[in-house]
Amino acid sequence: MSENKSKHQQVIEALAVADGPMSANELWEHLRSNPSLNSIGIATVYRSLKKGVEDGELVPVELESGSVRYESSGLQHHHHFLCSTCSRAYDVEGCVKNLDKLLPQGFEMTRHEILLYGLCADCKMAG
Amino acid sequence: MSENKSKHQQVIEALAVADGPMSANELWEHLRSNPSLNSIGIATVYRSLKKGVEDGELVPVELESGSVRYESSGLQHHHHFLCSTCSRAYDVEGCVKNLDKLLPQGFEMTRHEILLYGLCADCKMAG
DNA sequence: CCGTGAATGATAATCGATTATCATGCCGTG
DNA sequence: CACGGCATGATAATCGATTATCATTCACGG
Repeated sequence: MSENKSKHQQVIEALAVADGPMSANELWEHLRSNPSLNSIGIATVYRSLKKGVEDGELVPVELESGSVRYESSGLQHHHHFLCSTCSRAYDVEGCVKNLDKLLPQGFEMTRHEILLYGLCADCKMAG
Repeated sequence: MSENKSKHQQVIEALAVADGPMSANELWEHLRSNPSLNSIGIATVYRSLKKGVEDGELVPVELESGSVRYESSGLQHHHHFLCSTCSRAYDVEGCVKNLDKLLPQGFEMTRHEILLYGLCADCKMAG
């Protein structure tokens, strides 16, 4: 029946409403714990992520060593916050000026990323 | 004889004069190609990096997925440039203001990293 | 000169992430 | 209903990075 979403769609949509980029494993655990769907295999998550990138719906984001996260493409310019306790990544809005001033002579910059580290609101409250 | 440096020292010193953080593999290739020392094993590089961090001489830097780079501790505040052609990381001096404004409500920031991407001077010249 | 311990290097082993494989279930069509 | 194709899941295989192992070398003190 068409009202049932494919697992692939569920991966894409989970990222569409996420508050930050997620890794394959994070997505897997998130989707498995969702009661509205039976279960999902890690292989399907990887397949959907790969396809999502090929289709231009998703963008890989590498914030640290060890894993690649993914976010919906077409988000407006933003940066990321990494919680040192729960390891989750959050989108943060906005940007800063004068980044060009950091660029060394002779270098050419095509893009940039700003990473904030610390405690997210949840972990800060959990104390 | 004491005028001969240990391999460990050579690893530490190579990082001390590097223009950016280096991975174990980058260091290995760099040191192997140096005519002033016979050769060095990758195991020694890893050992020296680990010891360097334990001793507080080195700091691990994670800029992207896949590998950890290391830099001398005690460098003044700086950020990094990643060349998309040669994949090398370069230190860039300076910082920017108003990073706090990016921080979401309820979050606590302990540090930050700014990453510039593009072509380094060498790769830009090489066309 | 011999024994001991640290440093080193080659390489096997491990580890986490990702991909490949293969069998199964399901759906629509003829 | 039988068939063909696609989505899925379990899991084996792979891959790169890192660590562990083990034998060798070398400097030094007895």
